[in-house]
Amino acid sequence: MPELPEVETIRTDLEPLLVGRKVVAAEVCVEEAYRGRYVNLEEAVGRRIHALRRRGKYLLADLDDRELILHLGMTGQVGVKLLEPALRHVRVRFRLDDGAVFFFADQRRFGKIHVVAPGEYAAMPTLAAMGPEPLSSDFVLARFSMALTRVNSLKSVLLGQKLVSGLGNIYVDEALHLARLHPERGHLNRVEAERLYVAIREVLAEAVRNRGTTFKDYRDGMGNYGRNQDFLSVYDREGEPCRTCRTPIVKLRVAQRGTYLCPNCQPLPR
DNA sequence: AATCATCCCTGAACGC
DNA sequence: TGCGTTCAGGGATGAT
Repeated sequence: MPELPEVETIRTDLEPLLVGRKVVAAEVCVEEAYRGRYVNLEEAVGRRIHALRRRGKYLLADLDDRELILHLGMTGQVGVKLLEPALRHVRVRFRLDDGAVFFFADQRRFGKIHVVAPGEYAAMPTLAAMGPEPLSSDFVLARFSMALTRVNSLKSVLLGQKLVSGLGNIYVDEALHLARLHPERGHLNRVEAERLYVAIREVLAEAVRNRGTTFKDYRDGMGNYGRNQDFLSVYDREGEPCRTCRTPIVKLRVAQRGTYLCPNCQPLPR
């Protein structure tokens, strides 16, 4: 499940392979019924890639007077290759002026690619309303802390992308554990909010250093595994001992998501 | 306006 | 062995 660290790893991998290239053809290799996920791709053709950016979990490419928006969904995988990628579910190919192909494979088809006028995000409300980048100076403690005094359920608001961008199910659970906060907590005081603020940055920065978490499907821009799965504290560790206190990790369902926590380190008061 | 459940998808794991 | 069921979850959507 590609979250901020995975998408950032892919971005840094692909940037040198894509920036400066011109798109010479766009091919959508999927049945007509799914074409709604791949919109206006022909508008990329004839345009040059000037930058590869990331916003939350979205990958954005500046193409002359257009913008390419790519979301990996759950199982999306991208890469740039001279030879045909040996993958089962290649949905889209962009052929480049150096003979390489920029491909998008996606087993479960939750991912999407749109080509739009720059900044035209009406078809993607989550991107349009995206909260601050947690590893940038736009992520301001005072604002974060103030918002969390009014919140009912931490997990759902952290997954929502509006208060802070880029967190998904894995890193929400990891950050909450590091901050010693139960996912169903709300109405944080300032000390608790600051713990969470610091924890979010720490967990994401470490995962970027480890090139992302390969739980199952994630691959970086070169097709390789990440390393961060070896360092997770709670995610997918049900029944295993907490690395802090040895209490067995518990799995719950919160905000319709599998949720892992340490009941000792992350108590739910009352 | 904000919150919540439902749906989209495929394949692995599981139960009988 | 094989078949049917359950589960994984980011984001759009419709309902409350």
